[in-house]
Amino acid sequence: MQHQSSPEDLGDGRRARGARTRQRVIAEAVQLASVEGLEGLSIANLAARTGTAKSSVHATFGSKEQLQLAVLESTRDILIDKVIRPSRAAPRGYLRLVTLGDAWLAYLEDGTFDGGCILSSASAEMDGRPGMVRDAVASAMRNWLDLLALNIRAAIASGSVDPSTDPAQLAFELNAIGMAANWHHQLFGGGDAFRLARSAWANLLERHHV
Amino acid sequence: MQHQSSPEDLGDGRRARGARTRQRVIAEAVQLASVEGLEGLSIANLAARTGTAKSSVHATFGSKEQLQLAVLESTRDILIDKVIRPSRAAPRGYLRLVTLGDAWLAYLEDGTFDGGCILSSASAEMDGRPGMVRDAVASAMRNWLDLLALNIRAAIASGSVDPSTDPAQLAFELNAIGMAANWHHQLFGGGDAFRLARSAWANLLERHHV
DNA sequence: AGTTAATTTGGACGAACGTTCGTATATATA
DNA sequence: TATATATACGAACGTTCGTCCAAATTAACT
Repeated sequence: MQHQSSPEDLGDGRRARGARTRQRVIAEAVQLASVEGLEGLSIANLAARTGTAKSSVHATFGSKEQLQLAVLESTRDILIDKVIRPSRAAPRGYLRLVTLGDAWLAYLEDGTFDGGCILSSASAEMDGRPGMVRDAVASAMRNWLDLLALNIRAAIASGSVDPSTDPAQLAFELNAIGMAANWHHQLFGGGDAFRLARSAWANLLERHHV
Repeated sequence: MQHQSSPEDLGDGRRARGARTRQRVIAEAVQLASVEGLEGLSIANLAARTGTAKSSVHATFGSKEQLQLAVLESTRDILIDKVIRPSRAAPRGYLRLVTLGDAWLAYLEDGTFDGGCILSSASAEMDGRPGMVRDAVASAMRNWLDLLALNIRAAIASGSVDPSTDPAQLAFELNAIGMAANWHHQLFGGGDAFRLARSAWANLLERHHV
């Protein structure tokens, strides 16, 4: 038993090949799910777009549910990379809340997803269907709200936000703005959505600023 | 040709029967779509629940798309009956905005729909699929935003809202609160969603009050 | 009663879906 | 070179879907 390397070991050409196609399929699946929804995402359609056999896609993930979970995980990674990570340039607290708004709305606007934020649409799509996918969506959204609330508390602690502010309340309102921006943009198009959302985000933070 | 009565004429027992079953099917379809989504709504499932033949459901509406449109129309009627109509008790302007918030959040909370507001979920579900259903959703949402903006303008005209307020901006923010409440409630459950939303609605209006 | 019209029904169609299976093709190990 | 393993493939399964059609049922009118 010399083979102690992990499954992601690129030294093994077979596993490397598998990981490569898996990434290729997921990348397409993310875009497809963004437009068609997590449930509308079909293994057959996905196979046709990636030029592989339907059974290959299925074998790669095991089941449609696990494919959906993989898409969600990838979405989460993208969100961390495009929103959370750049926000760390600003110090925790008020300034990071400002930066999070900038990064989030920029990410919603920049066409990362053809059909808008997957987490946002998945929330509405899966909220009535019990299962692991729904749990994953709820967990991701809970983390996001917690992150907002954490920075609000930090801002209160550092004296830049009114201490009478309820962190959960403000987090709810900030999140509502972003989700509405995504929804407004997808449904009506144009640039109004993000102009309105940026203004709302700034006004809301300013209202609690001291 | 004595039969000049309209198709909705209840005098004709045949048409009456048709209208009755149509209503019965739509009532079930609305609940089903609320949980499964407008696309997840299936004629087969709907027929099984109403105890009729699959072909009967199809014949009644003509196509799945027209069934979806019928569900949307029914949703719109319910929304008018439960939100718009009671709000007319208050005079147009600031007070009606307050009342609209009360009625809207009460309607989202009271279990009218098993799976939450259909318009809200349909917005997220259909925003990437061109067609009549998407257009109907966009139209209904546009009307709703316009209604909010109209009352904001009236409130400005009557001097109860700061004239520097942008009606479209405030309408966007008010709508975001309600949609977030519905989303939050469906995903996390509990009563937090509506407590947060009512507080947000009141705070937001008060901020523009003069 | 008999004719006409509206509604309901059962049966069948093709298409798409997720899934399973046996097999072929690469790659790594010995 | 031979053996083991990871990956990819094609074909088929059973199910569900929307749709269509001819026949049956129900009601209205002459």
